[in-house]
Amino acid sequence: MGRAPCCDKNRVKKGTWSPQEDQMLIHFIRMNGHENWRALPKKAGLLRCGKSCRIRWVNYLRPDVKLGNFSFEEEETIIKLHQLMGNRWSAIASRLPGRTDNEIKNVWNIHLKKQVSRMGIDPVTNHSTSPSAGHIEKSPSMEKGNLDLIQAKALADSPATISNSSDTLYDSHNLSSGILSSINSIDSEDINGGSSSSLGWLESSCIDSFAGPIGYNQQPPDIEDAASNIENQYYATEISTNELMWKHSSNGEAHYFTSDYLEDDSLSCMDGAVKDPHLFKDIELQSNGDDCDGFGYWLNILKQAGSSPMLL
DNA sequence: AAACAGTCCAACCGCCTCTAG
DNA sequence: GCTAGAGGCGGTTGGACTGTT
Repeated sequence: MGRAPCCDKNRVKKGTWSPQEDQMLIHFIRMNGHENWRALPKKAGLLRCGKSCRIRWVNYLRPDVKLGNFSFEEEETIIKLHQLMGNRWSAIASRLPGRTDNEIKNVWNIHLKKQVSRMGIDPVTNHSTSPSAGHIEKSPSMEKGNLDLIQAKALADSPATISNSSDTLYDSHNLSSGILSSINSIDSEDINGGSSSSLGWLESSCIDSFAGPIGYNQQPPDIEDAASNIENQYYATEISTNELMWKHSSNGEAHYFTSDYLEDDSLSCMDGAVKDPHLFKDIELQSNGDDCDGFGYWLNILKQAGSSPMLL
């Protein structure tokens, strides 16, 4: 026996919502909220499935939803975030205030996918489809913002042989250009010797990193984890543009930070302080030592990119 | 004007995750 | 630990709209 259907499909109305239905839904939610979507249609006098009510409200009727054409900046953001996140529309939508996952998905499928294809990038894999991959040539017609994507693509195109983290949220090809752009040099002593300035540099770089995607193209060397010898430090174990893992060097306590937190521009997380618990959650980390490799990866990758460190 | 093709987008469907019991 | 119900997510589709022949 399968799951009971969410509603009697023979007795619910389908298709486009009428203005009257919209008004009924808006009025009911204003008066009563929407704690239980499944029960809502009956209470509101709507011959609709609860799911349908929810979609209608979330995508079009709620007051903070932003309707109308997307700005250039919004489209640029979607392209960049899609490069990082793939088809995680709700995650992308959370970075675009007022925009819904459905709307972003439509814009991507109708406009942006083609735009990205024209740039020689496979919109599905985010890999370059042009034979000149790895060479960045700015064409006269290149739109603002597209260069970043192509640069990122060129770097990310080489096969990554890095070991996979079991639960890394984003493709590990991707790394923030914000990190890269903030780091022009880091000497090998810092990497191998594990000075605290390296940690500070990496930490602060990550905090400033919500700028866009970039990749790496070389297997990381076997670098002894610099952070492991430092007491009471947090060190990065996985980095993507807007999601970081930090692990405490002595007690192994792991934390996960989202871009929301990073955009806060605060360095207070360096000592493990959490300003806003809503923007942070613990995750499980494998304590098999792989994390240390992760730290080495990023140091090496960032050094390869030839950016300048931002030392604390 | 009619037929057809292509585009756009709101809404649906089925699956997944989370949570309470 | 298991199960069922609920919300949430992403893929897909139906139909309205627009452009072309």
